[in-house]
Amino acid sequence: MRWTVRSQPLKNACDIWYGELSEQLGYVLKRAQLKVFENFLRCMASLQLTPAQFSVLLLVEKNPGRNQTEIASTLGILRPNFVAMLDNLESRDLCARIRSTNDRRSHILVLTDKGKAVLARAKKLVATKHEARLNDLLGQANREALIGMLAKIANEF
Amino acid sequence: MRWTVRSQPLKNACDIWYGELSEQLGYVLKRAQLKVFENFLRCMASLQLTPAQFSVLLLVEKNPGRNQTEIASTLGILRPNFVAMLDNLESRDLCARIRSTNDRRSHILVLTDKGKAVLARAKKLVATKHEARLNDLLGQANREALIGMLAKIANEF
DNA sequence: TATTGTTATACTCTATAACTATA
DNA sequence: TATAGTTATAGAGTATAACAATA
Repeated sequence: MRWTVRSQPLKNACDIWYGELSEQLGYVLKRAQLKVFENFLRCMASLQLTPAQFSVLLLVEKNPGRNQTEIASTLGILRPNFVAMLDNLESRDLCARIRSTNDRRSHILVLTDKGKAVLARAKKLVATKHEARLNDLLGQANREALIGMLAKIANEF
Repeated sequence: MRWTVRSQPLKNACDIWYGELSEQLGYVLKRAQLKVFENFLRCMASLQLTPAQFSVLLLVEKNPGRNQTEIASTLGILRPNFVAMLDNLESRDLCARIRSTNDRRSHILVLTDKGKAVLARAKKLVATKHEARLNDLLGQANREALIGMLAKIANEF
């Protein structure tokens, strides 16, 4: 897990011109994403949760009893890559794999009590430190508009 | 270079609930970024340019005569990682390294004639296929608002 | 035969240390 | 000594093939 993230400026120290670059959707999108992940990691430093791990915990809490394939594919994580992620979360006693009785090939996923407690604390940190920062920067209405447009791009582009 | 990009749905086939995830800035930002890069690669398939390579060509065109360190750091690329990128662009005769006469340690970067021609074609493809797609999806005003908010996040978050 | 979780593996990105040639 | 470009290398993230257990 990387706890330092490099983020470079859109405005630089020396006098280099960005030109069309500052209008390129992909460029500003990527830069913004790096900044947001960087801020997320700082906010979550006390809980040692990455954005990906947080998304897994959120989804397992909302959909207890689903198996690895279902959770992984919903998050766009390939099953082979999900194994080490779960090993990590399980070793920290945040979630558990339970052999399904219906289909003994499947591992049902659930949050442990500690996992639920950590997720609750994580949600509070995200709301008060991370998302609040975005509200300060853009205002409530713009924040909602931004999320809406990004979701539309993610779904329909 | 990877020319296939996996992009997963925000809306999935089976009945798994996203819950707070669909409101998480980082999540929708990352998903949108993957979709946009995927679309960019498809639009640029004929020119075989990645988003990163396109940004290098744009910046070198706008700032001819700058050295590797200046271009790389402006784009948030670490100098060691910039070497292979330039090797690639130079081997395709899109840009050239020129030993500076002032400081013989520096490599001045310029676009070749072919590089200028390819970049001109790339800009047209981006404008007509890629950015136009975003206009269709969001409308001109929303598109500009989105870019503005993303730039603000990239600069100030 | 098909699917779940897993292992092994490979490729891209990103990051740091250290070398060389110049300054 | 300090800096520019480079090499080597290591760690994430992401991708595919194939295996064991189970259906």
